[in-house]
Amino acid sequence: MKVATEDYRALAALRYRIRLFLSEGDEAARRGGLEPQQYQLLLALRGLPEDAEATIYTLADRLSLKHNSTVELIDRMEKRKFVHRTRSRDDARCVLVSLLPRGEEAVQEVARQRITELRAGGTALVDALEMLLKRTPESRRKKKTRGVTI
Amino acid sequence: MKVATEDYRALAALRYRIRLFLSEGDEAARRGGLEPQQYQLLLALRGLPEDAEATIYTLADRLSLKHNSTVELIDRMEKRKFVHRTRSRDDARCVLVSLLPRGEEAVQEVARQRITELRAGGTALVDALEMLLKRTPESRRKKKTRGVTI
DNA sequence: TCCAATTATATCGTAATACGATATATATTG
DNA sequence: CAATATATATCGTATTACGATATAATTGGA
Repeated sequence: MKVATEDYRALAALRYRIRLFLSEGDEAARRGGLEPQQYQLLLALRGLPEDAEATIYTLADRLSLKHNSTVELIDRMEKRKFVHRTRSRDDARCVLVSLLPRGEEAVQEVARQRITELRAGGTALVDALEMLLKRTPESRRKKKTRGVTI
Repeated sequence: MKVATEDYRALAALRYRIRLFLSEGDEAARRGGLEPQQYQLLLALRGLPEDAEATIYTLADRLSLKHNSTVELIDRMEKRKFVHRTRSRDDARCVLVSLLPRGEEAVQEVARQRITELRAGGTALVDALEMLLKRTPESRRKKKTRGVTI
């Protein structure tokens, strides 16, 4: 079963939009002296839901990374004094990660800019997504005739 | 000017949603034997708008990468026989990148799965985005009182 | 027409990233 | 209590991404 060029274009366009959006944030992070993933870690720490503990397990989930990647990311950030680890009292297997003042400042700096920029890029992203999800009538017709996987 | 915890949470939630969405695609790519960015390159190639030429300059833009990163990505994919370069006749500075059959097959395999998965993740992403963009009435009130940057 | 400026791509160096594999310690389960 | 599961750390390897630098081709203005 072949994928129509149209679908490729829609997929590519969506990823382009997402990538544009994300790279704006990456640049904001870099301006604030952080690598993109480092900012994401700090943001995940700072923006954890109330009921969540900042274990490596949890952070790995929030960052959609394997635990070992998360460990190393935290290693580097601990080295730079942005975060620091403590062993949990409740469960000695668990490490809790917390923001240091330096990390708090850094994430704030970037987040502030990010909030400002968000309105600009966000709408285009929603549009691209909705377009892809809704599909054109043309695409819908194709679906029927070809038993497309969706 | 401080960023409210609520805003951090919204930003973090959005990135989480995006990251979930993207990591699904990453996994599909890996199942197809491609690294995530490699799949993105193939997709960008396959999904270029009609009026676009697959120069490194253009691909770098579509992937939101610096040109040198794009060059190296193409290097690796050319090595693996997924794509191949030809020097443009119109402008001898320009290299044109094209998909080889192997690349065509690979991108199709992943794109097919991706189209299937898209409906599942896409809606949640739109919701998270719209929530952040719209803001809650609570956030709007805060904006007025604090002269928030948005 | 000529040449400086600009553009497109390639290479190098470096740090970060991400995964699979493996290891150790702690908690849970039957 | 032993077996199993869970949480984190370390190692090896490939990929990625950027800044810096280099080379070649094209462009635009004098």
